[in-house]
Amino acid sequence: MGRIRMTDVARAAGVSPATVSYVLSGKRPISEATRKRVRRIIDELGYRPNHDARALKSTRSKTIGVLASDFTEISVSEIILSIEQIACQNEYHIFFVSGMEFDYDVKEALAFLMRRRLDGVIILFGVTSDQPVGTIGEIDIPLVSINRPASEAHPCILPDNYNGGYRAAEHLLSAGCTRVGLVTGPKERFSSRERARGFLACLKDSGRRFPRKLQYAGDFEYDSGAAGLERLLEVNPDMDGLFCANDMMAAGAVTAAGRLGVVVPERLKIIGFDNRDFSGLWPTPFSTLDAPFEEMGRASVNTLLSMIDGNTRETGITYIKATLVPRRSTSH
Amino acid sequence: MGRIRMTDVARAAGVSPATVSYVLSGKRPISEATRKRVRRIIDELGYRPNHDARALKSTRSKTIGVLASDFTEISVSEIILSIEQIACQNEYHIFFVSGMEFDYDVKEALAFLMRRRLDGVIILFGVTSDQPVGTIGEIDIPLVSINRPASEAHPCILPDNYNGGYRAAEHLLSAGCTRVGLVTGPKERFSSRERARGFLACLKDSGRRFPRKLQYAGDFEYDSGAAGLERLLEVNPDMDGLFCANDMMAAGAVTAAGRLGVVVPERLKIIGFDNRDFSGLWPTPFSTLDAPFEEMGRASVNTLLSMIDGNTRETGITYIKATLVPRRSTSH
DNA sequence: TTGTATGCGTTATCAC
DNA sequence: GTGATAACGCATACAA
Repeated sequence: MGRIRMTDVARAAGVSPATVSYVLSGKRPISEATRKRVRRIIDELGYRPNHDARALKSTRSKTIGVLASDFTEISVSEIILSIEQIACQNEYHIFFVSGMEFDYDVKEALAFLMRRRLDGVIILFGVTSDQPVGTIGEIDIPLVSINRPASEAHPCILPDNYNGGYRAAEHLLSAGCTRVGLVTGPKERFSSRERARGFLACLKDSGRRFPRKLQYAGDFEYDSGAAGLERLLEVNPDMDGLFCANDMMAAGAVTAAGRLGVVVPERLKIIGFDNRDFSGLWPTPFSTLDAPFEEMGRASVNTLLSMIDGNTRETGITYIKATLVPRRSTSH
Repeated sequence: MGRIRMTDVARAAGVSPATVSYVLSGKRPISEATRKRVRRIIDELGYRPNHDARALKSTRSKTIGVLASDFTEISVSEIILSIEQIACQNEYHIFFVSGMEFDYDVKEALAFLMRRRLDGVIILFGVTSDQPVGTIGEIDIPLVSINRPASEAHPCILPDNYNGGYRAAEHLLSAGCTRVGLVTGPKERFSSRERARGFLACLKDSGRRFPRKLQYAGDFEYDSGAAGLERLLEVNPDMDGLFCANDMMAAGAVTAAGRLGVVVPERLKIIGFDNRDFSGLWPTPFSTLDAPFEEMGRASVNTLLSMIDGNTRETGITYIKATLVPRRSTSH
């Protein structure tokens, strides 16, 4: 651990520590000769500036903290990836903590993050766990949350599930469906409710009525998709379009349709939500909405950086739209 | 920012900074009275120790760096999760960097990590990208790599693909198959080669010959699984068992079998590798080997910690075995 | 263009 | 039991 310090470099180069510091930061003019010499010594000695000392001195660590609940969720890890990408382009680094580490006590986790001189924090809530936000405590550094509002005072990035649901309906209608059904996710989930709400709104806007018997209450799991399809078809034999509020259920529905001999898409068109990796590979590849993970990550970093650098006081919710991915399950 | 310092607490409590420090660390006896008072003031003022100053002083940051190539890969994020879990239990934290941040220049990334006073580093290579290791440069802190040996001098955790392939064959044979086929992954991939090697070794050990025409060269993608199945069945109409070197190909194979009217598992048993989330949901759920991500994470942290704390000089490769997950595709 | 001196917030080594 | 005080490695105001 006996590391080489700036003093060592200075001595070896026959200059003062300050000079070495300035060579590194470029914050004041240095003669070409000394710069070259110092640089050479730095390489020779393998000197690495000590980050802790720097941070201690400058109060700007150039790193942002990311607190993620469960990043086993594919969505979460994709968002993190995008966060890192953008952060990196702006010469920021990521200090990462999973909520698990703090038993999902957000306040505690943030307190921990505050000890590091982080320039800002992004809280990334999971979508599958409806973990409560809880109080976030007193936070005096820039903070942005994703997937769930952290507090009134902090900006939040959300996927536009409402719009996605709306577009799903639009897509089915424009594909010629006249009697469309809906398999919802769990009522407790915000995303689930929003998707359904958007879907129904579109039907209403296009002047259709939607009988209750065309709706089935699923739970986002595969089996409920299959069960939903069977039940809906039983009650509405002429149903010709179906929106499942996520891809897991859509997969179940497509498979169940096959079992019943209901040909997709000829007799029934099906669309899901999430664009999971298996959706395009399914025996009948099915249409879906691609959740805007990458853009959500980008948006979060951008607003965070503008809070840090621009010193602005951003706030409010930003919705990011999903992308429609049409596949065989809804083709004419 | 981290406004309140130890000095402030000390002044408010009418004691010296040193006392506050010792209250916090418990490294020397403090009278019950002062301890209580100091603690109260700390809470009242909301004091948080400054991590940078601590690290600067003590040379032990209690955090380990994790350098991951592409953690969009589900395997990678699962390993990270497990790493964090174990690290956390030992009161270590994670400083996380993705290789992308450094254009996958491992040396550069490590140099960056070295600037933080990290107590150790885990390099987590992706499985899908066959990114070269490159030189890792001079590393004077404990280092463990996962998925690929970083250098002779550093310990490495690998999944036991050979054993997995072996067990896949065993499983097919014990399920009664007599003419088993193999769809390999790309030759360039170490994991792919190992899986095939283990598979063939088992056949050999059990005294069977394996004609070349029962092997098809896939590429780990869905389509090659389907193509492989069709081709193999064409040449060997009596093939009754098939090992696909990953689940993606197994999915393709299962679907293709359905298309051809070859009933799985009655006429043909199929097994994959990876235990992807869709494997158990596939119209015909298929057997597979569950890659030992969690255990790999645990192993990496454990050996790293024993290097850090025990100051031991671990080395060599540790193979972690996969778990067999039997499903309908191979049932009797 | 370069050097000197001071302090960032802790911990640890002395003293008392 | 407790209090001064010197580092830790660096950045920068102030000198030269």
